Amino acid sequence: MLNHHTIDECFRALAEPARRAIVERLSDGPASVSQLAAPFDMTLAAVVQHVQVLEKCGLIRSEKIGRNRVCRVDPAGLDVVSNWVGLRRSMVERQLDRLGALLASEPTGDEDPPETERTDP
Amino acid sequence: MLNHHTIDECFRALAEPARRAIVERLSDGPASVSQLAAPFDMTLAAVVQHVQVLEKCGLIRSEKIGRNRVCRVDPAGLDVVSNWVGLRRSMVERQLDRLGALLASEPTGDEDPPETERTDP
DNA sequence: ACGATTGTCAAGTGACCACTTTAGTATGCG
DNA sequence: CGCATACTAAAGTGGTCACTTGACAATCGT
Repeated sequence: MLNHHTIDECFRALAEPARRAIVERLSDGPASVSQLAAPFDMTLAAVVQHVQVLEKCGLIRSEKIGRNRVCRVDPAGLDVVSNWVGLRRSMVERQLDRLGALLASEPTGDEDPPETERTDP
Repeated sequence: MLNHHTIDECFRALAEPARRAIVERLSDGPASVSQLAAPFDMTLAAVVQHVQVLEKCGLIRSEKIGRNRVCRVDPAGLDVVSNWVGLRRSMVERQLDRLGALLASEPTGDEDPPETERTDP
C-alpha cells in the first residue's frame, strides 16, 4: 500500500529535469542522497524531496544504511511508463499499417465511404 | 525549426493527464480538436492549448482541413520518450546482471573491496 | 565525547501553468 | 447573405510545486 505506481505519478515525477537526472545517475549504479546531490546547484533538502517523490511513485527504492540512504532504480517503475508508451506506439503503428493496406488494395478509389476514423466496425 | 523534440518537453507534456488522454484517444485514430474536446469537462480553448503543447514538442502533428484541425500522433515523438526509458531499463538490467554474476562467482566472499559502486574500473 | 557528515521535517515563497473568459476570424450550410 | 460551427488569440486567476531556510536527529571518525 506504500507505492501507488500509477502512470500519472510516474510521468509527473519524470517531468522534472532534476528527477530525470537522478534516475539517469541511478541507472548507472546505486548512490547515496548526498552523492546524488553533488552535481546539482541545489540544497540537499531539495534533493531529498525529489528522492521522496521518485520513491513514492515507485521509480526508485532506497534503504537506510548507517547515516546514508542508498538509492537504486526500481525497474518496475520504469516498466509502468515503458508499457504506456509501448502500447501507444504499437497502436499507432497498427493504425498506419491498416491505412497503408487500405491504400494499396483500392485502385478504383470508390467502394465504401472513407472511414478514416476510429476502430469500431 | 518548429519542433524541439526535446525529452524535457515530451515528458512535461505527458505529465498532464488531459494531454495523455488526448494522445491515447489519438493513438486510436485521427481526430479534430472538438472531437478531442468532447469527453472533457473543459473549454475548447483549453483543449486547443493542450494540442498546441503536444504539437510543439513533437508528440502529435496536425493539419487544418476546412474549418477543422485534424490531429494525429507523431510516432517520432513517442520514440523520444521510449528511447529514454528503454536506455535506462537496459542499463539497470545490465547492472543487475553484473551483480548477479558477481555474487555467483565469489563463494569465498573476500577477494577485492566490495565495489558495489558505479562502472569505472 | 566532540565535531563533522548525512539526512529529515516543517513552513514559507515565488514562479509556473492549467484553465477560464472574452473577443475575434474563417469556413460550411441552407 | 446569414447564422452556426470550429477554432484561435490574449489576458487574467488560482492552485500547485520546486526550492529555500532553519532547526533538529542520528551516525561516523578521531
